[in-house]
Amino acid sequence: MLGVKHTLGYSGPVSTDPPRQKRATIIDVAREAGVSRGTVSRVINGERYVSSEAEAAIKAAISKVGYRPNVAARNLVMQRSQAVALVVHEPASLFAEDPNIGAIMLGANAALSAADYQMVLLIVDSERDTERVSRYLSGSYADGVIMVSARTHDPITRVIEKIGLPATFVGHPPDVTQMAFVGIDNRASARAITERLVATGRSRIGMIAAALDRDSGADRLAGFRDALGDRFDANLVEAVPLYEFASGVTAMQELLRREPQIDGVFAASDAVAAGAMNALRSAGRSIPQDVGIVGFDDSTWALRTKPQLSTVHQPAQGLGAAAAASVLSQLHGETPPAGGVLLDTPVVWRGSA
Amino acid sequence: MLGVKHTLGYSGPVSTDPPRQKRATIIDVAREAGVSRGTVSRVINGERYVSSEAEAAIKAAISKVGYRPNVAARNLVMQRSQAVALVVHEPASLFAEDPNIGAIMLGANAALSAADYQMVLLIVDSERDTERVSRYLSGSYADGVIMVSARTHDPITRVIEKIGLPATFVGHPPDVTQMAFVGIDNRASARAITERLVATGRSRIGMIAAALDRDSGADRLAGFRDALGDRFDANLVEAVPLYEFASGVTAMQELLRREPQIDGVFAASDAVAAGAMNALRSAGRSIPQDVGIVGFDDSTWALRTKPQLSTVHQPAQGLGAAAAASVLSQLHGETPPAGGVLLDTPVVWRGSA
DNA sequence: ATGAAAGCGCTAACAA
DNA sequence: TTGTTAGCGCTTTCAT
Repeated sequence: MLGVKHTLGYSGPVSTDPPRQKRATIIDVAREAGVSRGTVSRVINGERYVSSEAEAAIKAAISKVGYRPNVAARNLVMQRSQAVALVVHEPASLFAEDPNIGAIMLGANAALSAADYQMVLLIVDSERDTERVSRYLSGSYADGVIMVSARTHDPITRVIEKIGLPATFVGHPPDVTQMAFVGIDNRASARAITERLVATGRSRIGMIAAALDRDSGADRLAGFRDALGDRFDANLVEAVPLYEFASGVTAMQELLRREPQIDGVFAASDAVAAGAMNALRSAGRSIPQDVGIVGFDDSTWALRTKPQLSTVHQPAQGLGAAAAASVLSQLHGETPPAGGVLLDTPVVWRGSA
Repeated sequence: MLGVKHTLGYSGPVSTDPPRQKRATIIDVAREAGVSRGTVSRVINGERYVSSEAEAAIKAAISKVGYRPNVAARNLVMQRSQAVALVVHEPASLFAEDPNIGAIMLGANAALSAADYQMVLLIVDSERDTERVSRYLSGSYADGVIMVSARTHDPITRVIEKIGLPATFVGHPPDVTQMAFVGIDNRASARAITERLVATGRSRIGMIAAALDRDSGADRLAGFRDALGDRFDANLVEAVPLYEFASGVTAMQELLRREPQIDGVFAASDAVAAGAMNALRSAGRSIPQDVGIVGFDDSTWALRTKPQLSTVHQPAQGLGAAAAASVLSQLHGETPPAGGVLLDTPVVWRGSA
C-alpha cells in the first residue's frame, strides 16, 4: 500500500511514528462532512452552487482528515497536468558555466508560477536521458514544453512534433520552422556592436567566433561581417567550438600571433571575451588603450572583468518569460506568431572599448 | 465501504466522436492484437507468462496504433511516479552565480537517470512558489525529494515531514536532524587548508568569513580557528553575508586597512577569494609572494584567477549523486545512515599560496 | 498463458 | 443545491 515501507525506512532507529496510514481521499472527506463526493469535489474546485453550511463542513473535514488532492487521479480524468517542462540540452560543463541558462529558467519559472503552472526541468545529458525525457514528454506528464538549445535533428524535437505537444523553442534550430520560438536577432545585434567598435577608430578588428554550428554563433559572425563590409578580413577571425572562457584565451593568442597589430576584438560571448582579455593582458596589451574588446550576453562575466566589458545585453530572463507566455497561450488554444518573437538587445557600453 | 458497485467496461469510441483523434490506449492495442488488456499490460511491463506469438502481435499492434503509455493512469494505480524532485531554494541571483548548484543537479540527474528515475527540478523563488511546490510534493508527483540549501524553518521541510515523503538534504539546516543528509565536513576541511597555509610560513593570517548564518559558513570559521589555535586573532577576521565576488573585494580592502602586514588569507569561498585577489592586486600586493591566499569550493573560479587558486575541493557533483543514491535507497525501504553521509574534500594546491 | 473484472481517486454529466 | 454514477487508462488478482 501507499508508501508504508517508505515511512518505516526513514523514521530512524528509534521509531516513535506510527506507520503511515493510507492517505485520506475525497471519500473520507465526504463521509466526515456527511455529504457526497460530488459536493466535496465542487468545493475543492471552487464551483458555485454549494451551500455555505456544506462548504464549511467540508473545509473542516478536509483539515481534520488531512486531505491532499491526488494529482495523478485528477490528471487522469482532466487529461492535463498543470505542468510545463523545460528541456535543457547542453553538455554538462556548459550548463554550469553559462549564466544564460539559469536566467532563462528563472524567467520561465516566474511566468509559469504566476499562471499557477509548475515548471519541470529536464536535463538531457546522455543517450539514456534522451530516451527517458522522450517518454516523459509523451506520458502526459506535461501540458507543454519549452526547449532550450535544441540541436539540429534532435530526437526530442521529433517526439514533440509527433505527439503534437504545445512547444516553444528558445532560439531555433534550422530544421525547426513550424514551431513557435522566442529569441534575439543575433545578426543585427552583432552588427550593431561591431559598428560601435568601428566608430571608436579601430582599424584592425578581429573576431573570436564560437559555436558556428548553432544559429546564434553563425549569425553573430554574419553580423560582424555585415558591419565590416569591405574591411572584413577572414584572417582576423578565429573560430572555437564553445562559448567558454578557456577558448577565449587560446583563440586570442592565435589572433595575436597572426596579427600583432590587432586593435579591436569582438568576442562571440562575454565568457570568451573574458578569456581573451586574460590573454591580451598576458601579452602586455592594455585594454582599452591598445586593444578595444566587446562581448555578447551581458552576463555576470561582463562585470567581473577589468575594465568592465562593453557588450550586447541578452535578455535571458525575458526570453524565459516570453517562452513561458508562448506555451501558455498555446495551451489556451491560441496560435503563436509565425515569425517567432524577437526581444530587444540593447548595446551596453562600458570600459573595455 | 460505500457498497456502490458499478459496472466498468469499455464502451468503445462513441459514434458522435468528432474527427479529433484520441490517443491510443491499451484497449486499442488489445483489440488490434486480438488479446485482452491484461495481456497487453503484461507485455508492456515485461512480465513472464506471455506466449511469443501474443508478444509479437502486441508489439506490432503497439507501433501500428502509435500507443504511448499514459503515466497519469499508471501512477494512479501504482501509487508512484518514478520521479524524484530536486528542490532548490535560493535567491535568484545566487542561483545563476553559484557553480555548485549546477554540479549538484548534474550529479543527481546522472544517478537518477541510471536508476531510470526522472529528476524534476523545482525552483522556489517566491511565496507563491513555496505553496505550489508544497502542493506538488504532496500530490504524488514525486516519489522522493532532494532538498538543496533548505533554510531553517522551511515550510517545505514541514510538508515533507508531514506527508512522510522520502527525502535527503544536501547540507542540513540545524532544525532538521531526523532526516537523511549528505554533505562535507566544512570544519575539518577549513582546518586542513588553513594548516597547509600556515605551513608555508605565513605569520599574519586572516580570514574572510561568509554566510555565518549557515552551518557551512560558521563551520569554516571554526575550522580556521582550530588550525590557528593561540595565534588566532579576531581582528584579522572579516565577515560578509554572502559567498560572492563583490564581498571579497570590500572585505579584503578592510583587512588590508586593519593589518597592512597581512601575508595570508583564507577566503570562505573561491568567489570571495577571487574578489580578494582583485583587491590585493589593486593594492599592489603580489600573489603569492606578498600574500598567500586560499579559497574553498574548487569551482570554476579557482581556475580563472591568476595564479590559480589553492582551495578545498568540494565534490558538488558527488553530493548530487550521493543525495540521489540516498533517496533511491529509501525508496527501496532502506534506512539511511543516522549521521548522514560526508564526502571527502581533498585540498587542491595550486599557485596562489 | 490468458481473459475478466475490480478498482486507483477524481471530475462531470445527469437526476433529483 | 446535492447525490449518483460513469468513466479517465492502467495494473493486478482470480479464475480458467
